[in-house]
Amino acid sequence: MSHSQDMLRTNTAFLQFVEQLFEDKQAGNAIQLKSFAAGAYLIRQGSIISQVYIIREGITKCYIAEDNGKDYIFEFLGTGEITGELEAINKGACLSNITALTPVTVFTIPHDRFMALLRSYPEFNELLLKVLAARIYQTCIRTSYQQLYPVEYALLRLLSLEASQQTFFAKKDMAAYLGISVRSFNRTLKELREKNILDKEGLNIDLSKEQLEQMIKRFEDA
Amino acid sequence: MSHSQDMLRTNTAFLQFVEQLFEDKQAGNAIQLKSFAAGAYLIRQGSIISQVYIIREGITKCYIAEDNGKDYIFEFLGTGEITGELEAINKGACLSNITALTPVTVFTIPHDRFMALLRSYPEFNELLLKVLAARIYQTCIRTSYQQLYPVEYALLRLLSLEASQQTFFAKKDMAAYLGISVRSFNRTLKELREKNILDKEGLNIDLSKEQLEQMIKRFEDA
DNA sequence: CTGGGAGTGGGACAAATGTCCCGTTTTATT
DNA sequence: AATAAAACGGGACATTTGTCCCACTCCCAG
Repeated sequence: MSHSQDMLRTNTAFLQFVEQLFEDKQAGNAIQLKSFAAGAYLIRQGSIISQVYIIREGITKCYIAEDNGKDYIFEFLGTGEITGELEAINKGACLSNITALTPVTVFTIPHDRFMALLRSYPEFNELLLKVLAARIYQTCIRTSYQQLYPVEYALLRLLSLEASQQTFFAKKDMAAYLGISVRSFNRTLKELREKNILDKEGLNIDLSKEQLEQMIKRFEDA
Repeated sequence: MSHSQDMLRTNTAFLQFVEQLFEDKQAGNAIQLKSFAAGAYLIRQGSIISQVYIIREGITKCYIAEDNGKDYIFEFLGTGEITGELEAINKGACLSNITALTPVTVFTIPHDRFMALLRSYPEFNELLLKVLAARIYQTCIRTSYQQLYPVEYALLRLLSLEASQQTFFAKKDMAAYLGISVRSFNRTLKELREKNILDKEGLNIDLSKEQLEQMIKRFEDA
């Protein structure tokens, strides 16, 4: 099991399993499909929900909105990712907002049914354990990195992730993912351009110079 | 299930369950006790381990050491908390260092046995799910808070947590928990003293003025 | 008792980041 | 095509945080 860093998380194994359940007349009878337009809320922070959602199609962002008007994006969830599971397990109000960045289709499973499925399908239970473990793992790594390195590093890393996944987000969202202002994001980006990045060797970024150059260019052309 | 913010995490339900397993001749035969002196490593970041640890007694800190020499502390784990479980679930190298802040005693369970226990005891499995969910929950809240508010707020919150738990950590550790330098920690503390804190109403800190004053005093006396 | 090492407290300055603001560009809607 | 709304880019300045450094205390091993 690799722990590759992903900005956009996906999980094909999980999706497959849920697809199968959905097809199954018995097990799938409480599972439903639901669609959201780009920009719509799947979940509102602080609300009470009674289903979990598994993304079948599309991309969502998962973020906390603080009282001071700022947002912090934890992750971008794509195909096969589950959300609302914390609330199913711990019975609390929703931790974060989930909104659709693209048109999104999800499977919904009621909480009690979800918990029952975990009990009856050890394989499903194990998939969930892995999802949770992976999230903790990633969150820890990211948080540490963002707290202890200058923004410049986090930004480079972010660009490389974005490039390697060929997905592109709005600056506002990238800034919120880094926990900084858009202004800082722009400024740092500009500095990277000027410094010509290439000499930045010491970074443990798993992306070729070419790809990185391409990423920076994305912000350069007039 | 409450989501109270804890700096020092504990879990009596989990501990009880493991204690019972330990007593049980059958189930407990692979569970062992192990002790560590204050300052010792239970787990080294990047190493490979083959057991999970459940803390029976004592306090540990769980942190990532970055290449640039800085540490980021995720959590302080106390009685009943498990660690090494991510590695059991995902089979990877250790995410973080775990060191003993006080003398520590743990139960150790080999990975394969641990995974088997999860399968044979649904109750145990559920306890673990709750632990993981709670960690994600807490981590998200904390990260967001620390990224989006000035250090002053995070520090106040931290002091209140510390006071409410009656546990006291070294400044170095508190700074590492906040992801800032000791210098910044001191400076902010000083500013709080000067500002007399009390007028700081807008904070959602669940601690009385008296307690907070007491906390600040702790750093004041000469 | 004593010298070294760790922890503490803070001054001075440098670097990073945020806030406010405004002009431009892009995108969506009518 | 015309216009409004949102996103972009960056200047100027304020604030926050880090780095470097030094002096002081405390504690313990020799």
